[in-house]
Amino acid sequence: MPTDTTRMNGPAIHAVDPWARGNDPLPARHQLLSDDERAQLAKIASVVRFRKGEQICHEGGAADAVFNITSGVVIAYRTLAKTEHVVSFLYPGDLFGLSEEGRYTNATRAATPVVAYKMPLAAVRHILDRNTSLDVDVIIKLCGELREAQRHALLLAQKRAATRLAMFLDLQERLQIVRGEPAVEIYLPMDRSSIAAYLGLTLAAVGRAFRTLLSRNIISTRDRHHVKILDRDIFSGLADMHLVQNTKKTHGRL
Amino acid sequence: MPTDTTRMNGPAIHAVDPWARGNDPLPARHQLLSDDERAQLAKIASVVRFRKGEQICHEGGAADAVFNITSGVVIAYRTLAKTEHVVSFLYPGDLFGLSEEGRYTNATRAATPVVAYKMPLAAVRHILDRNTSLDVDVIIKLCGELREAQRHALLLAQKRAATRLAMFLDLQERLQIVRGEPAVEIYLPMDRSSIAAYLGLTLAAVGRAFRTLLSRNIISTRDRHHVKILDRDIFSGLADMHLVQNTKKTHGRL
DNA sequence: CGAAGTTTTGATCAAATTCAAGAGTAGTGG
DNA sequence: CCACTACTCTTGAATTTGATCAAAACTTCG
Repeated sequence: MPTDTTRMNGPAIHAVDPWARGNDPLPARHQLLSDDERAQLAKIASVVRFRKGEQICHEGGAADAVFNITSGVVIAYRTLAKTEHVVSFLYPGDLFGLSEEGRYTNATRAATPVVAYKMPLAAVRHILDRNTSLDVDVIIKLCGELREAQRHALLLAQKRAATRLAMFLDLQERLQIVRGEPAVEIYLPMDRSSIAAYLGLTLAAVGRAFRTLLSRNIISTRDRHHVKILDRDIFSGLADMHLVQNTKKTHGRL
Repeated sequence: MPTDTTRMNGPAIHAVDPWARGNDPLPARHQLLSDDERAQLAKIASVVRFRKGEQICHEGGAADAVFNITSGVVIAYRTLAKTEHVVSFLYPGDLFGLSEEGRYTNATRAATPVVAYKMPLAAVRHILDRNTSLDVDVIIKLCGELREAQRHALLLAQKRAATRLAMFLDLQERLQIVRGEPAVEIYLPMDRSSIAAYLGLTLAAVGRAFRTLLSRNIISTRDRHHVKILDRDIFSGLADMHLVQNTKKTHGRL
């Protein structure tokens, strides 16, 4: 179910304003580009499609284009010692092929069927230089990606597998809400092995972590791609689990 | 030994160009700001000093200023369930207090005595809006930080403690070289507990990892803050250690 | 319906956590 | 300058958790 946030009239970048003050219950995300900017980009962009599982960028390949996702989900990953590490999951409104050094640092692959805009790097740089207010948009987007990368690191710093998984689900739900999609249940487009690669765990460990959360009635699953969170407090609950299990259970209905 | 890269005549941002093509053996880092930009920023900046260990920003506190390090090292961290997680180590030429959402997402603390420029956020935004080419500099800087955060995540995805430590040392050395400092030995300004918090390990595990590398003659230590890498290939060696120990040792002199 | 791929589950093993005690380093003041 | 204290760091022993290897259940798809 790719979202149709954009009416297909050009590239679209979605992000939350990093400066917006105010105690938002939920940070608001908007379309960053003005019609004019979209038009400019549209002129240099071409629409490309990828089948599920199809490779898009090769790690270390010459970075000659930037992509902007219209629909579908993309996996950015790196391969270290024959092991794939998922760097991030990219959704419609996201940019990739960016933040390189002449060559792609991350490889990318379609997690679902993907439609995207492809823009030659040279042309994009040219527009940036001509100094549209576009660079501010890019800054905002980068801030968002940076925050997400740091949150990913925070997740990976957790020692318990169940904690990592809970944080991951929490993160996915949050992103889903921010994207404006219904969030009664969490949609996980990627398969277990990608989740494992994102969590820095083995397939087996992810499986067990799911079973742990399930058996404690913290989550329920409709199928492998749809999870519902039953206990809203698990996240904080799991974060200090090491205390929880030694002392009294705070709110864990076991 | 704070480096005196800058002659103290205003804020300075150091970063590597993410677009610079070419198969650099080592990516070059330069001072991004023009004299004009530095002058503009200097007008709104004030010099601040912090003692070792002193708290600079509070997590969640109102983000009203941006800092630019002149000398010393700053630790950016978050506290989750009473546990500190180090997000990054910041060096002269780095920016912090950035990439927030009205409030600081990371707390910051001086790892060594620190001298920095403090710039009111409002003024910085104003300059950005007045559209100096400064925003491109910010983009470059953000790309760098993003790359580093992703590398951190990659490190944290490693399962073996010794591997994480080796990657950390490699990273520190790389940064040191890029900063233009002599790199015969690696200088680690932070103490073990901060390293542990950065690596997502316990203090004990970090200690053991050090001892492992030492006993295998992969590194040597002059004191707790100075490490020398003896075997240049360990990094790649450790990255696929799980293979190495099952098969033949490739180049490990044990 | 069967076959390939993916995911769960099980048993064993290795590695990191935990808890706790013992070295090593500062840092302070006599 | 040395001794004393506070702190950080290392080391040790028992426990827990995840990795590993392998087999069984489930999906998907031709």
